[in-house]
Amino acid sequence: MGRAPCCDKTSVKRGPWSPEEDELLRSYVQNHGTGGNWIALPHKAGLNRCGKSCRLRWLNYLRPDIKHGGYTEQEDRVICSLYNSIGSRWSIIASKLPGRTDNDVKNYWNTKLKKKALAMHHHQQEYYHHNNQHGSGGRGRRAAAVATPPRAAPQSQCASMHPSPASASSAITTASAGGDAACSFGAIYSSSPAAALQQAPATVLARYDGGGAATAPPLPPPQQQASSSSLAELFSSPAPLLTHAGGVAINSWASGLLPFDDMFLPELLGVSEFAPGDCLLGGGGFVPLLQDRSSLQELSACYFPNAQAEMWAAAEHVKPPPVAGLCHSLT
DNA sequence: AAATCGACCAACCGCGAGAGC
DNA sequence: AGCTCTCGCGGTTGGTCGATT
Repeated sequence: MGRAPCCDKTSVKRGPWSPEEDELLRSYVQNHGTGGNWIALPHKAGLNRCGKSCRLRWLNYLRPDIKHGGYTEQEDRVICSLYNSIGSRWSIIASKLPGRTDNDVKNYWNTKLKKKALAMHHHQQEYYHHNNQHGSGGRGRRAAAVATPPRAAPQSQCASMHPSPASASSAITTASAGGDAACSFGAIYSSSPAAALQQAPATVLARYDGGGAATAPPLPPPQQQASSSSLAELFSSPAPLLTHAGGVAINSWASGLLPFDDMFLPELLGVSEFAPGDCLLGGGGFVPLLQDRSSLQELSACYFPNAQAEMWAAAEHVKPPPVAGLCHSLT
């Protein structure tokens, strides 16, 4: 059975808003607020519009703090970073850009930034292809890990066009289902998940994608965690691989041979920047070493609730934080 | 000058989540 | 527990406008 319409579409005005309607809506909301009920608002405001339409008009256009157009390079990078990390979750992305709306960001991405990013992606693919052919005797991924990418390209560096896990929150389920898209999340634990969460200075959630092989590479001995070269070895499994730091997907050298644009992650984590040594893979490495476990957990909870839930289940000594508030703290 | 095309963006649509009853 | 209602979200559509042919 279909859903009942929120209003009678035949009796309400649709299409572009007139300046008079804008003024009616603006003055009503400014004087009375939304009253928590958009459905009733148009009637009270004297508008012959659907409540949803009013809400959209207010949020996307009439709100006093709205910015239109004129995206800065920094905003480009934020959008690219987050799209790369969390996919098309426009409301979250927009919440990190003051004055921008999800609709605006979405439109901007679809019409302009995506093309820019695609061009950059293509350029980077060519760069790495060239590097691999001449630099390492065709050892593929490993070689790419050694090759230092043109890090922090000056303008609009969009690391990847593959929003790894818009679907990330269901990634574990996907893993157990198997198939081509099979993947699994795991943590690089020292000995057990609980031990890792309690002891390890860095716990990097990893997602192992693909190739029909849903198994994770073998866990490293504890001492290897501190060694960037060992981790590079760890990641040299045949399957394409994505890594997640704190639940934020990082398209690393292992999959598309692309560097993670880490411009935004420090901000999310509340740290000023990653020190050069804070990279697991070394040599311009791409996986930030997350020292702050609580920040990592926050990100996990927000972007990978299911993955985290499984981690908490495994790490029985660690009490999960309240998930609901975490996203708010991030968004 | 007219027709066509493509870019842009406001608005719509349908769905899921959550609150309230 | 189940139903209804509303909100918020992401995907899509359609109108407008400038550039090109």
